[in-house]
Amino acid sequence: MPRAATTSDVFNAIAEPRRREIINALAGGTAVAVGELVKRLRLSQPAVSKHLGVLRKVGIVSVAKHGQRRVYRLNARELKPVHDWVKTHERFWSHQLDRIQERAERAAAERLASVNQHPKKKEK
Amino acid sequence: MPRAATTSDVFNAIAEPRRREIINALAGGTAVAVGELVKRLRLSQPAVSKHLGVLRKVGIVSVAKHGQRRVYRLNARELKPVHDWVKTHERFWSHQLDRIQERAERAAAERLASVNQHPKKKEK
DNA sequence: TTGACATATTCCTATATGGGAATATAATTC
DNA sequence: GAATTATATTCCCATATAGGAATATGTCAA
Repeated sequence: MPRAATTSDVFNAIAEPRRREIINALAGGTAVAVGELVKRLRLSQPAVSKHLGVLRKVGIVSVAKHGQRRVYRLNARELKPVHDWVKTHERFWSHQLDRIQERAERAAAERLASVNQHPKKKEK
Repeated sequence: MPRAATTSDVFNAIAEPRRREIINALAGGTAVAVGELVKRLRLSQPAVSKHLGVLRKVGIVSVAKHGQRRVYRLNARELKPVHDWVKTHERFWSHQLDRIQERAERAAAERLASVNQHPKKKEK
Protein backbone atom coordinates (compact mmCIF):
# COMPACT_ATOMS: atom_id res chain seq x y z
CA MET A 1 0.00 0.00 0.00
CA PRO A 2 1.28 3.45 -0.80
CA ARG A 3 1.20 6.32 1.56
CA ALA A 4 -2.21 7.64 2.47
CA ALA A 5 -3.56 10.56 0.52
CA THR A 6 -2.98 13.99 1.98
CA THR A 7 -6.69 14.57 1.67
CA SER A 8 -7.56 11.53 3.73
CA ASP A 9 -7.48 13.32 7.06
CA VAL A 10 -6.20 16.32 8.95
CA PHE A 11 -3.05 14.61 10.13
CA ASN A 12 -1.94 14.08 6.58
CA ALA A 13 -2.97 17.55 5.51
CA ILE A 14 -0.77 19.25 8.08
CA ALA A 15 2.18 16.97 7.46
CA GLU A 16 3.27 19.25 4.63
CA PRO A 17 5.34 22.23 5.86
CA ARG A 18 4.02 24.66 3.25
CA ARG A 19 0.48 23.90 4.30
CA ARG A 20 1.35 24.62 7.90
CA GLU A 21 2.78 27.91 6.71
CA ILE A 22 -0.47 28.67 4.97
CA ILE A 23 -2.37 27.86 8.14
CA ASN A 24 -0.06 30.12 10.08
CA ALA A 25 -0.61 32.89 7.57
CA LEU A 26 -4.34 32.55 8.12
CA ALA A 27 -4.05 32.38 11.89
CA GLY A 28 -5.10 35.97 12.27
CA GLY A 29 -8.67 35.00 11.59
CA THR A 30 -9.21 37.38 8.70
CA ALA A 31 -9.69 36.09 5.19
CA VAL A 32 -6.69 36.31 2.88
CA ALA A 33 -6.61 36.23 -0.91
CA VAL A 34 -4.57 33.68 -2.79
CA GLY A 35 -2.30 36.30 -4.27
CA GLU A 36 -1.47 37.56 -0.84
CA LEU A 37 -0.50 34.06 0.24
CA VAL A 38 1.64 33.69 -2.87
CA LYS A 39 3.54 36.80 -1.85
CA ARG A 40 4.00 35.76 1.74
CA LEU A 41 5.02 32.19 1.04
CA ARG A 42 7.14 32.94 -1.98
CA LEU A 43 5.66 29.95 -3.68
CA SER A 44 4.18 29.74 -7.17
CA GLN A 45 0.51 30.50 -7.55
CA PRO A 46 -0.42 27.02 -8.78
CA ALA A 47 1.39 25.46 -5.86
CA VAL A 48 -0.47 27.63 -3.39
CA SER A 49 -3.78 26.89 -5.06
CA LYS A 50 -3.11 23.18 -4.86
CA HIS A 51 -2.24 23.32 -1.19
CA LEU A 52 -5.35 25.34 -0.56
CA GLY A 53 -7.29 22.69 -2.41
CA VAL A 54 -6.02 20.04 -0.03
CA LEU A 55 -6.81 22.14 3.01
CA ARG A 56 -10.25 22.82 1.58
CA LYS A 57 -11.04 19.15 1.08
CA VAL A 58 -10.10 18.39 4.63
CA GLY A 59 -12.14 21.34 5.83
CA ILE A 60 -9.32 23.33 7.39
CA VAL A 61 -10.03 26.34 5.20
CA SER A 62 -13.07 27.76 3.47
CA VAL A 63 -13.32 30.01 0.45
CA ALA A 64 -15.41 33.01 -0.43
CA LYS A 65 -15.59 34.93 -3.66
CA HIS A 66 -14.65 38.52 -3.24
CA GLY A 67 -14.66 40.29 -6.56
CA GLN A 68 -12.38 38.43 -8.86
CA ARG A 69 -10.39 36.98 -6.06
CA ARG A 70 -10.97 34.14 -3.65
CA VAL A 71 -10.35 34.84 -0.03
CA TYR A 72 -9.52 31.94 2.24
CA ARG A 73 -10.35 31.74 5.86
CA LEU A 74 -9.03 29.35 8.47
CA ASN A 75 -11.42 26.90 10.04
CA ALA A 76 -9.19 26.00 12.94
CA ARG A 77 -11.80 23.82 14.56
CA GLU A 78 -10.75 21.07 12.19
CA LEU A 79 -7.43 20.97 14.00
CA LYS A 80 -9.08 19.88 17.20
CA PRO A 81 -8.66 16.13 16.52
CA VAL A 82 -4.93 16.68 16.31
CA HIS A 83 -4.95 18.71 19.46
CA ASP A 84 -6.97 16.13 21.33
CA TRP A 85 -4.77 13.29 20.22
CA VAL A 86 -1.52 14.98 21.12
CA LYS A 87 -2.87 16.25 24.39
CA THR A 88 -3.31 12.66 25.52
CA HIS A 89 0.45 12.47 25.86
CA GLU A 90 1.03 15.89 27.26
CA ARG A 91 1.79 14.73 30.79
CA PHE A 92 4.99 13.11 29.59
CA TRP A 93 6.73 16.38 28.93
CA SER A 94 5.15 18.65 31.52
CA HIS A 95 7.44 17.69 34.36
CA GLN A 96 6.78 20.63 36.58
CA LEU A 97 3.47 19.02 37.35
CA ASP A 98 3.42 15.55 38.80
CA ARG A 99 0.41 13.30 38.56
CA ILE A 100 -1.39 14.49 41.65
CA GLN A 101 -0.96 18.14 40.85
CA GLU A 102 -1.94 17.60 37.30
CA ARG A 103 -5.16 16.05 38.48
CA ALA A 104 -5.74 18.98 40.79
CA GLU A 105 -5.08 21.39 37.99
CA ARG A 106 -7.51 19.62 35.77
CA ALA A 107 -10.12 19.64 38.50
CA ALA A 108 -9.64 23.36 38.99
CA ALA A 109 -10.00 23.99 35.31
CA GLU A 110 -13.13 21.92 35.14
CA ARG A 111 -14.61 23.77 38.08
CA LEU A 112 -14.02 27.06 36.37
CA ALA A 113 -15.42 25.74 33.13
CA SER A 114 -18.51 24.38 34.78
CA VAL A 115 -20.38 24.67 31.55
CA ASN A 116 -18.43 22.02 29.76
CA GLN A 117 -19.44 18.45 29.86
CA HIS A 118 -16.51 16.31 28.75
CA PRO A 119 -16.57 12.80 30.04
CA LYS A 120 -14.04 12.61 32.79
CA LYS A 121 -10.71 11.17 31.84
CA LYS A 122 -9.74 8.05 33.61
CA GLU A 123 -6.42 7.87 35.35
CA LYS A 124 -4.98 5.01 37.20
CA MET B 1 9.10 17.62 -5.62
CA PRO B 2 7.52 14.62 -3.96
CA ARG B 3 6.16 14.66 -0.51
CA ALA B 4 8.67 15.06 2.28
CA ALA B 5 10.04 11.91 3.83
CA THR B 6 8.17 10.53 6.79
CA THR B 7 11.42 10.56 8.67
CA SER B 8 11.96 14.23 8.10
CA ASP B 9 9.95 15.44 11.04
CA VAL B 10 7.36 14.53 13.63
CA PHE B 11 4.42 15.87 11.67
CA ASN B 12 5.10 13.44 8.87
CA ALA B 13 5.78 10.59 11.24
CA ILE B 14 2.38 10.86 12.92
CA ALA B 15 0.52 11.33 9.65
CA GLU B 16 0.37 7.56 9.25
CA PRO B 17 -2.59 6.03 11.15
CA ARG B 18 -0.78 2.81 12.04
CA ARG B 19 2.00 4.78 13.62
CA ARG B 20 -0.47 6.69 15.72
CA GLU B 21 -1.89 3.36 16.79
CA ILE B 22 1.56 2.25 17.81
CA ILE B 23 2.01 5.43 19.79
CA ASN B 24 -1.34 4.87 21.44
CA ALA B 25 -0.34 1.33 22.30
CA LEU B 26 2.76 2.68 24.00
CA ALA B 27 0.90 5.43 25.80
CA GLY B 28 0.90 3.49 29.04
CA GLY B 29 4.52 4.40 29.57
CA THR B 30 5.73 0.84 29.92
CA ALA B 31 7.96 -0.73 27.31
CA VAL B 32 6.29 -3.10 24.88
CA ALA B 33 7.89 -5.80 22.75
CA VAL B 34 7.47 -5.84 18.98
CA GLY B 35 5.57 -9.12 19.05
CA GLU B 36 3.09 -7.66 21.44
CA LEU B 37 2.51 -4.73 19.11
CA VAL B 38 2.07 -7.13 16.21
CA LYS B 39 -0.69 -8.86 18.13
CA ARG B 40 -2.43 -5.68 19.15
CA LEU B 41 -2.26 -3.99 15.76
CA ARG B 42 -2.98 -7.09 13.70
CA LEU B 43 -0.28 -6.01 11.32
CA SER B 44 2.55 -8.08 9.94
CA GLN B 45 5.78 -8.14 11.89
CA PRO B 46 7.86 -6.50 9.15
CA ALA B 47 5.32 -3.73 8.82
CA VAL B 48 5.42 -3.04 12.54
CA SER B 49 9.20 -3.09 12.57
CA LYS B 50 9.30 -0.61 9.74
CA HIS B 51 6.92 1.77 11.43
CA LEU B 52 8.92 1.48 14.60
CA GLY B 53 11.99 2.31 12.56
CA VAL B 54 10.40 5.53 11.39
CA LEU B 55 9.33 6.48 14.88
CA ARG B 56 12.82 5.68 16.10
CA LYS B 57 14.49 7.95 13.58
CA VAL B 58 12.27 10.82 14.55
CA GLY B 59 12.93 10.09 18.22
CA ILE B 60 9.36 9.33 19.23
CA VAL B 61 10.30 5.88 20.50
CA SER B 62 13.42 4.30 21.93
CA VAL B 63 14.48 0.67 21.99
CA ALA B 64 16.05 -1.55 24.62
CA LYS B 65 17.21 -5.13 24.28
CA HIS B 66 15.46 -7.42 26.67
CA GLY B 67 16.53 -10.97 26.16
CA GLN B 68 15.91 -11.85 22.60
CA ARG B 69 13.27 -9.23 22.16
CA ARG B 70 13.35 -5.50 21.69
CA VAL B 71 11.07 -3.50 23.87
CA TYR B 72 9.98 -0.10 22.67
CA ARG B 73 9.16 2.82 24.85
CA LEU B 74 7.39 6.02 23.97
CA ASN B 75 9.31 9.25 24.11
CA ALA B 76 6.28 11.50 24.03
CA ARG B 77 8.34 14.63 24.52
CA GLU B 78 9.00 14.58 20.80
CA LEU B 79 5.32 15.28 20.26
CA LYS B 80 5.60 18.62 21.96
CA PRO B 81 6.28 20.57 18.74
CA VAL B 82 3.01 19.31 17.36
CA HIS B 83 1.23 20.19 20.56
CA ASP B 84 2.70 23.66 20.60
CA TRP B 85 1.82 24.32 16.99
CA VAL B 86 -1.76 23.16 17.27
CA LYS B 87 -2.26 24.91 20.57
CA THR B 88 -1.69 28.22 18.81
CA HIS B 89 -5.09 27.81 17.22
CA GLU B 90 -6.87 26.38 20.21
CA ARG B 91 -8.85 29.50 20.99
CA PHE B 92 -10.82 29.07 17.81
CA TRP B 93 -12.64 25.99 18.97
CA SER B 94 -12.69 26.34 22.76
CA HIS B 95 -15.75 28.51 22.87
CA GLN B 96 -17.07 27.13 26.11
CA LEU B 97 -14.30 29.06 27.80
CA ASP B 98 -14.24 32.72 27.09
CA ARG B 99 -11.07 34.71 27.43
CA ILE B 100 -11.52 35.60 31.07
CA GLN B 101 -12.27 32.10 32.15
CA GLU B 102 -9.42 30.74 30.17
CA ARG B 103 -7.07 33.18 31.83
CA ALA B 104 -8.43 32.24 35.22
CA GLU B 105 -7.93 28.59 34.46
CA ARG B 106 -4.38 29.18 33.45
CA ALA B 107 -3.73 31.23 36.58
CA ALA B 108 -5.11 28.44 38.71
CA ALA B 109 -2.81 25.96 37.06
CA GLU B 110 0.19 28.21 37.53
CA ARG B 111 -0.66 28.73 41.15
CA LEU B 112 -0.71 25.01 41.73
CA ALA B 113 2.50 24.58 39.83
CA SER B 114 4.37 27.28 41.70
CA VAL B 115 3.24 25.87 45.01
CA ASN B 116 5.05 22.75 44.00
CA GLN B 117 8.32 24.50 43.25
CA HIS B 118 8.22 26.83 46.24
CA PRO B 119 6.18 24.97 48.84
CA LYS B 120 5.42 27.84 51.23
CA LYS B 121 5.62 30.72 48.83
CA LYS B 122 2.70 33.03 48.44
CA GLU B 123 1.06 33.57 45.13
CA LYS B 124 2.35 36.53 43.19
C1' DT C 1 26.12 -27.21 17.15
C1' DT C 2 21.39 -27.32 16.01
C1' DG C 3 16.99 -25.61 16.25
C1' DA C 4 13.47 -22.40 17.56
C1' DC C 5 12.06 -17.91 18.27
C1' DA C 6 12.13 -12.59 17.77
C1' DT C 7 13.16 -8.84 15.05
C1' DA C 8 15.26 -6.25 11.22
C1' DT C 9 16.27 -5.70 6.41
C1' DT C 10 15.95 -6.21 1.43
C1' DC C 11 13.40 -6.45 -2.76
C1' DC C 12 9.36 -5.50 -5.11
C1' DT C 13 5.22 -2.90 -6.73
C1' DA C 14 1.16 0.06 -6.90
C1' DT C 15 0.19 4.50 -5.66
C1' DA C 16 0.21 9.33 -4.25
C1' DT C 17 2.45 12.81 -4.20
C1' DG C 18 4.58 18.36 -4.83
C1' DG C 19 6.20 21.43 -7.97
C1' DG C 20 6.90 23.52 -12.67
C1' DA C 21 4.97 24.65 -17.16
C1' DA C 22 1.20 25.36 -19.78
C1' DT C 23 -3.52 25.98 -20.06
C1' DA C 24 -8.32 26.80 -18.62
C1' DT C 25 -11.76 29.47 -16.22
C1' DA C 26 -13.61 33.56 -14.27
C1' DA C 27 -14.14 38.36 -13.19
C1' DT C 28 -12.83 43.27 -14.30
C1' DT C 29 -11.74 47.03 -17.15
C1' DC C 30 -11.20 49.24 -21.47
C1' DG D 1 -15.61 42.19 -27.59
C1' DA D 2 -10.61 42.39 -26.29
C1' DA D 3 -7.13 42.74 -23.01
C1' DT D 4 -5.94 42.10 -18.18
C1' DT D 5 -5.93 40.19 -13.80
C1' DA D 6 -6.77 36.34 -10.33
C1' DT D 7 -7.23 31.71 -9.56
C1' DA D 8 -7.84 26.78 -10.68
C1' DT D 9 -6.71 22.76 -13.31
C1' DT D 10 -4.11 19.61 -16.23
C1' DC D 11 0.01 17.30 -17.63
C1' DC D 12 4.36 15.79 -16.49
C1' DC D 13 8.02 13.57 -13.65
C1' DA D 14 11.23 12.43 -9.92
C1' DT D 15 10.60 10.60 -5.53
C1' DA D 16 8.97 8.37 -1.35
C1' DT D 17 6.31 5.64 0.29
C1' DA D 18 3.42 1.11 2.90
C1' DG D 19 2.88 -3.44 2.73
C1' DG D 20 3.87 -8.38 1.33
C1' DA D 21 7.29 -11.99 0.58
C1' DA D 22 11.55 -13.63 1.32
C1' DT D 23 15.66 -13.36 3.73
C1' DA D 24 19.09 -11.91 7.11
C1' DT D 25 20.46 -11.15 11.82
C1' DG D 26 20.36 -12.00 16.58
C1' DT D 27 19.36 -14.54 20.79
C1' DC D 28 18.09 -18.25 23.64
C1' DA D 29 17.80 -23.31 24.85
C1' DA D 30 19.11 -28.11 24.81
